[in-house]
Amino acid sequence: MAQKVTIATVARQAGVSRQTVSNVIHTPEIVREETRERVRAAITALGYRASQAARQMRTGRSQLIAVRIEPTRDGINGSVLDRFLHGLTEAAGEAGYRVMLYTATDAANEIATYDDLLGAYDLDAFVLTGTDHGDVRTAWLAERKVPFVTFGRSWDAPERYPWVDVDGAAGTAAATAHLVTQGHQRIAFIGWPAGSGVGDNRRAGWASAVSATGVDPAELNRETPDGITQGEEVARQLLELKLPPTALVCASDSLALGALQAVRDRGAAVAVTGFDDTPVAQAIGLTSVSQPLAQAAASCVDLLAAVLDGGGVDGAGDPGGGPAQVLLTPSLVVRQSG
Amino acid sequence: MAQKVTIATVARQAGVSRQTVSNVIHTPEIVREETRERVRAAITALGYRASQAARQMRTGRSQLIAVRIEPTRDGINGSVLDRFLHGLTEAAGEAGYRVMLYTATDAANEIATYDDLLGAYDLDAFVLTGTDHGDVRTAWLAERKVPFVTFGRSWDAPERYPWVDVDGAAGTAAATAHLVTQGHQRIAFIGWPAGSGVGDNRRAGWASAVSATGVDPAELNRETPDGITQGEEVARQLLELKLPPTALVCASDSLALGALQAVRDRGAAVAVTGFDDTPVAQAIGLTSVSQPLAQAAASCVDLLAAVLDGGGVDGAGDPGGGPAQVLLTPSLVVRQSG
DNA sequence: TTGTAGGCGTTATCAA
DNA sequence: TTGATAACGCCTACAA
Repeated sequence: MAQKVTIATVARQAGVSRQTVSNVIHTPEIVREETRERVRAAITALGYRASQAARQMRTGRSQLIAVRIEPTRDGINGSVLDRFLHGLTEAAGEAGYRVMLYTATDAANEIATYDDLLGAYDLDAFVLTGTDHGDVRTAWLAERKVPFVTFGRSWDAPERYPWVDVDGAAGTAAATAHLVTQGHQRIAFIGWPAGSGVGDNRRAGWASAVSATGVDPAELNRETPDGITQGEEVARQLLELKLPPTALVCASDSLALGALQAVRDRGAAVAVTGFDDTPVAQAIGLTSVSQPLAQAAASCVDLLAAVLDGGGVDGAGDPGGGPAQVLLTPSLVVRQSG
Repeated sequence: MAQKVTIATVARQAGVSRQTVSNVIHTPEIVREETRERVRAAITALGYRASQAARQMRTGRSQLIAVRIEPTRDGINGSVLDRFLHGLTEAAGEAGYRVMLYTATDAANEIATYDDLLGAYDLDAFVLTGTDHGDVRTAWLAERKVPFVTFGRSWDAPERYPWVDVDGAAGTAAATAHLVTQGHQRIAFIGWPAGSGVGDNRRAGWASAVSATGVDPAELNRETPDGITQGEEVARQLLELKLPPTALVCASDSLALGALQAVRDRGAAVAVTGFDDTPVAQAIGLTSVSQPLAQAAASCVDLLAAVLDGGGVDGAGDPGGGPAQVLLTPSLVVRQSG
């Protein structure tokens, strides 16, 4: 391994002091052009890179963002986190940050990890995914003024902290509207049990779109836990009605995959739409609502950067006057199934 | 935010010098018990955690491991990386390391990122996934003596560097043997085109298990790129043979999912097995070969830790006398499909 | 067994 | 416009 190149090496090579090198890096405009160029040449020639550890000691900033990686739950939808993570890493990199991973078994454990991460690595911020009602994690972080963003809006206190989310209602509404355009009039919804913010939101989009056609949605509304077999079962029941629906809007690709199975088994010409546009949907030709995950990740980084680089290190500060919440609109990807 | 707790704070609180605190942390046995306890009490009372940045400046070790997160390819199999990442984060945490993510568009770009990561963050090691023949990344890292492990064996130079892999041949052989036990005699294989180490390996397991029954496998061997539709297409062709197979061993769950579709469409009683035991397989009842991903991740960390904590910082050193390569055996998860 | 001194690479402050 | 000095928090000699 070649000897470590420090700012002193560069200074010697360029025939200036260390401070001048530092100035060239941080405030180039105060350095005479000729000197500046000489220093820059030395930097590239030596392949110099500032030591993040040393810099952190001085500035107290680690340029590190932490995000939790969950044990894979439903694998179909699990790919969503995967894609989000990729987008986050990319966006963070462009903003000069790196992403660090952590795991946690429960909320208490996760908070202990925050403490650890903050104490040892001096993390700049956290990105939380999937917050629920009365989340203790956000409370803990907010209390200590640790900057954070959540991917998934805050359902209890909409304006309390910065979040990025995808407008699920707009997604299911778009799917429903598309089906209406196709001539469908009896459009059912297969979603999760009432009570989850995300699930209720997706259901609401369908309900409003159906209501807009003058039909009462209540009759064709169904609830079930997520899963392929669950979707198949519920779809089967719907198809056995005396007046069965001609289209099924589902809250997830898992449910839709099951529903599609039921439809095919029955040989019925019933349209099906899913949610998340997972690779499975792409592969089997399932019409699905696509979340702009890369964009969501980029927005998370933007929000964080605004707080970190702008309005001080207290998560409470207004991020540079811009909105602290971002709601993105998903798009409908139409395929054979609908 | 409470004032930062440093080693000096603890020393003052416990009424000792900073050095004594450091000794309690690193070499407790040389400190008198009474003093040790007093210092420990102070540490917990104050919630002290050593600053990783400061420690790194002294020791030159960052306790950071980097791993690349890829843009989601096939989402079904994409969940494999997801689970591996989770296992890696967990195992690394237990060994006192943290996982940092990075992205890269191509090999050149990835190497530039190594340079960056190494220069700025002083990473301790890299975990590479999916190396191919004549990988330039491993060459670059090895040349600079940067410790690394690959998940996926080195197909050209088996003994050149530490790797962890899963015995794919054993997996397909187990699946095939299971089918033989069930009375199947015409067992086909649907795998990827010859040339990829992983694909050839999985094919070999099936071939040897079939050969063991005295049957020539060549006739029922099929090649296709990965994908659900590809699997369906190939399976359809196989089922149209005058003497069709009664069982299909597939190189991936994607292929198997497609094959299952073909089997069902035809109403044939043909068994199907997949590979990776993805959540999709679990959901639709597909028999599949399960890779011990958490264990693989743990092995990667073990190998790395042996090099890092043991035999010096040059990746070439023998990791504490233990084997530098780990080959894990997958298990067969039997479900309705086979 | 405990304490003191110095330096890791940066950057902020101040002086030249 | 540039340079000297100090300090961030830790660890490793070495001295007491």
